[in-house]
Formats: sequence, structure tokens, C-alpha cells
Amino acid sequence: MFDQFRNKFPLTDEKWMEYANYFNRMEVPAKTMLLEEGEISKKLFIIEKGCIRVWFNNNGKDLTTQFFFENQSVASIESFMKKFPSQAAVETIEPSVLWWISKNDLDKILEEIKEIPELRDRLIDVLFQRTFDYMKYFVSFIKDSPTQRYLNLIKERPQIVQRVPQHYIASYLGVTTVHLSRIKSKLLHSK
Amino acid sequence: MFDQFRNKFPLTDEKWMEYANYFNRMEVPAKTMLLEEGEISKKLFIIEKGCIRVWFNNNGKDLTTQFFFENQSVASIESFMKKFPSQAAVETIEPSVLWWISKNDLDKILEEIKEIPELRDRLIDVLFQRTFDYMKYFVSFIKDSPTQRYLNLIKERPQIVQRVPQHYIASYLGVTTVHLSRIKSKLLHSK
DNA sequence: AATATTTGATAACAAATGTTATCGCCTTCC
DNA sequence: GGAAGGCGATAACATTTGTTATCAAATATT
Repeated sequence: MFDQFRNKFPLTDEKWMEYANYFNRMEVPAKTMLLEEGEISKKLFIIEKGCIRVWFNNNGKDLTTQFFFENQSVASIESFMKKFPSQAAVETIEPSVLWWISKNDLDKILEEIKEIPELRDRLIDVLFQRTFDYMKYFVSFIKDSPTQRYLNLIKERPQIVQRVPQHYIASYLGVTTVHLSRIKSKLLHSK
Repeated sequence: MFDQFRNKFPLTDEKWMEYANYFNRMEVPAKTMLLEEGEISKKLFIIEKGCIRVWFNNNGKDLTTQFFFENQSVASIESFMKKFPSQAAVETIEPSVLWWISKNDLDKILEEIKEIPELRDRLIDVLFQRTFDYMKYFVSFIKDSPTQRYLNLIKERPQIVQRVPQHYIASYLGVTTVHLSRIKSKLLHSK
């Protein structure tokens, strides 16, 4: 289950066993709210199986901002880190198998990791990379039409297009469901 | 000049004198290219006076993605960190007084800073905050109309509206210059 | 199996935004 | 003191995108 982390953050087996003990398994159906808007996020989730979206309510409209799949970790990250009430809600899309860890326990692990120069640098790299990724999203909104953003999604994140209901994808792309339907139909008929 | 960093990263005066020596002062006119598209960024700039934009060419159109003012540090950050050819160009908007440091010298400083737990944590905080800021930009594009984004800009980053030519602002907001003109005129006449 | 509920396609019309062109006001530069 | 170019406003028209409503298909629920 935690292989991805073991690759990124090599530690002794003993350490890993200890860390693994902090995690708790849970199975939930689709459309389970893992965090409500306004709540303070206290759990970080890792997805063994299933998929999750982060969304918020904007004037009665449901706007999805992120999708997560197997082996990714999920939280309303600003709320989790800073203990603010979350702007966003976290919800499963499919029936899912999750592992969660409390903020307290994760903080303990992070403190230890930060003391090991190699892992500390790795953590900093991961943070940088995340910033770069968000910059790319941001630039894409300035640069690309909704049609182009949809094509990018198909190419770069095919899981989203295959597994996520279309009306969530529409809001993620910043268009209405009607318009996304039109985009798809236009792409089909122009081939 | 470096007061902002001395606040964020408290060190002995001796250390600061040593670090300050790595920096080089330069004065440049408006519209000076500090980094060309495709070049590898080797300098990080700090602005003493003036303002700078980061932009790239998209099908012949000049798209601005970031603005920087006094006391901010500027680089094409992904290129600078990873030694990739930069996707973006960096250019002064006003005549400016800058201080620059080479990547080599900055790496030396960072290595030292990372060893001091307090400063290391501060660095990690700064990186997290940057990610949060970009998430906000991203969400704003999904959530807000161009008019609303312009109003946000007036409120949150008045310097941009006051000091930057309007056609740069238009591309930053993701609209044409004509449309930004319309937005302004509508806001004026509806009051 | 029957019935809701969710999801997605489409049409008709409205509103927002882009395109191209023109004009006028500033700077800047000889 | 012109001339040239940068910058911004505006108009007319084209295109894109949103809104509302309706229908059909797929899926979940009883």
C-alpha cells in the first residue's frame, strides 16, 4: 500500500512498520463526505481504491477543483496544515478503500523526516513540484480555450475523463455541463 | 534592502554581511529583457525599485502571467530550480534598480539555511504558502467572471492596476484589451 | 419489474467575449 | 516642434459560452 512513499522516502523497515501503524483503513460508499465545507480538516487520506473530488459551493453551484485516484493523498490541504475552517468539501466519487492518518500523527512523522537531510530535501522538492503544477493549471486558463483544456485533460489525465461524471469535469474546466456536451459533440463530428 | 529577509530568516549580522556580498546591483531601463524565452535562468533578482513582468508568447500573443514589485524576488522559477529552458520571459516594465544573485551562490546559502531547523521550517512554510496562493488564482478562474477578477485585482493588488499598462493586465486576467476596456467602462457607468 | 434519480444530449434564445478597424491622446525621439 | 509609435476607448459584427427547458438513456432503489 505505501510502496510509493517507500520509494520516495527510503527508511528502515522498522521505521516503516512504525509509521504504517499510524494509518487506519476504512471502506466507504460513493458520495461519502469525508470533510464538510467549514470544518477543520484533521485527517489526511490515502486512496487504496476509488476516487475523490474536492469541491465547494459557489452561489448554489457545485464547483469541483481537484480529483484524486489510487495511491494519491488527499486533504483540504490549507485547512489541514493551518487548522483553518476548510473552504472546500472532500467527497468520494466511487465506493472507496481509504487509509487515514491524524494530523497529530503525521506531524510526528514529518518532524522525524525533516531531520534527515536527504528526506528533508525530498520533501522540499515535492513542495516545489506542487507549486509548478499549480502554475501550469493557472497558465492553462489564460492560454487555452475550454476545448483545448478538455483535450489536455484527455491526454494528461485520462482517468478523469474515464471515471468521473461529466458534470464534475465541466466545473473543473470552468464551463457549464451544456457547453462541455457541445465541446464533445463538436470534437466527434469534426473528425 | 534585505530587511524583509532578515525578518523572515533571522541570522547573525556576520552571516548577513557574507550573504549580502553575493548580491550585485544593477540599474536598467524599462522594457529590459532579464531572461529570454528558451534560455536557462541563472539569476534570481530582488527588486529595490521598479516593476517586472513574466510573460510568454502564445501563437504570437503576448501573455503575462505574473507581476512583481519592490522587495519581491523574481525568477522564472521552474527554469531556475531545475535548469530547464524557460517557458517564460522576464522583463522590466518600469526603469528598475535590481539586485541579483547567481544560482550557485544562492544554492550555497540555501544549503546553510536548511541545516538550521528553525529556518528550514520557515522555508517549508514559504513553499506551502506559495502553493496555496496559486491554488487561489486557479480557483478564481473557475469561480469568478472577468469583471469579478478585475475587482479582486483592484482590491488585493492595487499596485498592478495603478502601475502596469492595461494590455498586460488584460492578458493576466485572461481577456482581450478590448474587453477589459469594456469592463472598466461598464463599472464606471453603473455607479 | 417498476419507479425514482442521476447523467448526458440537444435546441432555442440570451449574454458575454473576441475580432477588426478607427480614432485620439500621450510619450518619446529626432 | 513634428513625427512615430505606444496605449487606450469605442463601434460593428462574429463567435463563444451561458440559461432554461425538454427528452432519452443509464443506474440505483424499492
